[in-house]
Amino acid sequence: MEAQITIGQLAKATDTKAVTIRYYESAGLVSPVTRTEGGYRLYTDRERDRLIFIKRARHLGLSLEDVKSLLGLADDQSAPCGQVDSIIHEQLERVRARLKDLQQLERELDRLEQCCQADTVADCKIIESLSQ
Amino acid sequence: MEAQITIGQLAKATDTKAVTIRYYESAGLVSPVTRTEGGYRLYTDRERDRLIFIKRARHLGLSLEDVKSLLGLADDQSAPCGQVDSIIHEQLERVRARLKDLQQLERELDRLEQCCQADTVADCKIIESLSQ
DNA sequence: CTTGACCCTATAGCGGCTAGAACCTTCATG
DNA sequence: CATGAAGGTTCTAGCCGCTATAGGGTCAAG
Repeated sequence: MEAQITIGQLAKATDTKAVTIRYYESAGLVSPVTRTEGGYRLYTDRERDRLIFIKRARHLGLSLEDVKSLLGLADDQSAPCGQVDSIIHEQLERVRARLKDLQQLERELDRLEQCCQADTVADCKIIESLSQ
Repeated sequence: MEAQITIGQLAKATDTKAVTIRYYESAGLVSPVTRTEGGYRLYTDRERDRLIFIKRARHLGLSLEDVKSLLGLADDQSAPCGQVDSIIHEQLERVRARLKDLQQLERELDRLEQCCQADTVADCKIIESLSQ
């Protein structure tokens, strides 16, 4: 006989907000196994594990859509894992692209920050640089 | 006598979409100097410059709210430029924080990608790592 | 005068939540 | 058994910075 917990308990156990869990449900990621007569959602360890999985995957910056795919794949032990690889690989590429952008941005902001020694906007190199 | 242009011409001149320009107007960033009898927005060089300013500032990753502040400051030549500095500085800090996060993320994704040599999900280290 | 390119407003959607209103359920206590 | 607090329910709207769509009106050239 498996223990059943409410959404609040699941929230606490996984360090997720109850509203977020409901949101994930609406996105098709986790559903309660059943409900009380009064309509309270009830979950088991399986859902807790699923939520932890989601948290880890989200921590990697994956979209809910990707997380959903991963969950689907994880459920099917005999599935080929090429799709898993490609989800991770594409995310890595996105992260690298974003890193490049941000590094460029850092240089620009740093340069801008250095160049302003003025007191008023009239002489401000930053404003000047933006206005050109 | 200054030349007046329509939103489409302004859009082309600044490589911005007309819808976006209207959106900026709703956010209080740029307004047409006047309108035709039929209601068409009309702009001048001043608005074109303003839009270019916005584009540059947005390129630095600044929020529309920050851009709005910068525009306000740029309009007042006698204003002290400390506020300008701090907007840029805070953005730089945000970018650096994000960079740190993303670098960490890159390492994690890279490690994950390396570690999967399996054929099926059953042996997939990625799924395993997420499920733990 | 007609055509076709352009413009107008208003509304809804994206992602991933978060906040609030208005109400209902559960459970420990008196 | 009644009560009240804590926690649950659904629904709707908001955040950001656009983008897309519908259903119209305007403008300038031929």
